[in-house]
Amino acid sequence: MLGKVNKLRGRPRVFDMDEALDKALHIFWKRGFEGASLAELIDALGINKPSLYAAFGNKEELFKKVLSKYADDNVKFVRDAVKEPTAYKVAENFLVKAAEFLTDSKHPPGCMIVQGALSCGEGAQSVRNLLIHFRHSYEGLLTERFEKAKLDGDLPANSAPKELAKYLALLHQGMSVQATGGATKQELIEISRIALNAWPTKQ
Amino acid sequence: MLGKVNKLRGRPRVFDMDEALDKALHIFWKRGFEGASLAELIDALGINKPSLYAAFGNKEELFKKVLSKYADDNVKFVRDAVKEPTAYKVAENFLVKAAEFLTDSKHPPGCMIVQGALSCGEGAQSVRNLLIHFRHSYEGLLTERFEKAKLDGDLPANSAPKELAKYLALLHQGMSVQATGGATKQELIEISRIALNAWPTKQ
DNA sequence: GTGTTTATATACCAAACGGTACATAAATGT
DNA sequence: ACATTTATGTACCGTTTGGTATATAAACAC
Repeated sequence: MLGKVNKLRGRPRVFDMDEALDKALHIFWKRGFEGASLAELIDALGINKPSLYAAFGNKEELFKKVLSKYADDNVKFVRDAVKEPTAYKVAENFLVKAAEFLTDSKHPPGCMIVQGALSCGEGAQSVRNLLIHFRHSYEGLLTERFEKAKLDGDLPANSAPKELAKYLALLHQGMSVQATGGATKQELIEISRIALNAWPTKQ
Repeated sequence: MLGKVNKLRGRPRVFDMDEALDKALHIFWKRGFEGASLAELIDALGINKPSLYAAFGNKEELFKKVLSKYADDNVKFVRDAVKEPTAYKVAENFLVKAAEFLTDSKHPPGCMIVQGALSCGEGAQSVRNLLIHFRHSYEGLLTERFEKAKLDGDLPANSAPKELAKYLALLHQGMSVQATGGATKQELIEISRIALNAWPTKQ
């Protein structure tokens, strides 16, 4: 039980699972779940179909694995944002980091959780529902943070934590749509600054 | 040339073109361009494939015709909004009407121009680009209106019409994503009220 | 070396996809 | 009545879809 992972029996896998997931992420991010064909996936991964199926299950399971990775790697910015000391700084951090992330040229524009299956055929409904769940989930993190801020007196007593969280989530999702339509980082940051003017202040 | 449309030669069409477009709209709205299959379309329209092709061309042409109708029927709310006498009222009207429209149970949630092909395979890129163009187009209407408002002194001299327009468009698109995720009319109106707090005021 | 285990590559599968040929039905013009 | 025009219904098309059967190759255990 000590030591590194035991050398596996059998023929060794010729590709790196993590790199393969990254390549699959890129395709799903750009194409959406339905728009990404297996042909394009195996082409990008440089492996053949049976290897993909043996390693990751079917298309939906591959997407779910990719989604986990995406959430871990890239959406941790929400977990970072809620660590800011004030509600305003949480909002500011969240919006500015979102603007940067959604327009980062190192990956496709927009958020995969928004555009992965916003609308789709019957066969992709479970993926669509999963993405909706993820959206609600990061919205929930913001809600909790603002409820705490309200208790702390950091937000006014008449403020609505859930609505403020939804406001930020909605801005993030709007920025995602804008980013896929060609909006630049500068534009989105500019809009974040406007949006922050709506933030409630302690009297 | 006077009188009604001349009776057409040949066997009369058994379905109403306009009703058929409405039914197709419903499918494309719910499923997106890629997610809507011809099988589902002809089933909803209650006609057979050759009739559909004879009447509307191929899938993409049908989508474009549906999109025209959608834009005419439903997105005229932007043209209405910019008629409001002040920039603030334009924004308020735009956001509240959007909240109502995007959650109206008489049709699928969200905006077809946002979710019709937000991300997609190679074969649907032209549709995707068309939708991006439509989004820029209604954003442009808002920009023009706010440029006028700035000249009129209705918006502060240091305000940025283009960014304010983009802010509203982004909120609309965010509301669309929220609506597809189950957000209610009340929630979106509540968020519109928050968002309006960001609106610049004349000193 | 032999058996076991796991991954690879080729070739294939049924179903669904968007799209069409073709024969027929229903209207009008003469 | 007959030709012309247009829409309909059935049956089909090639391609792409997601997904596998099968045989082989490469590692380890003994």
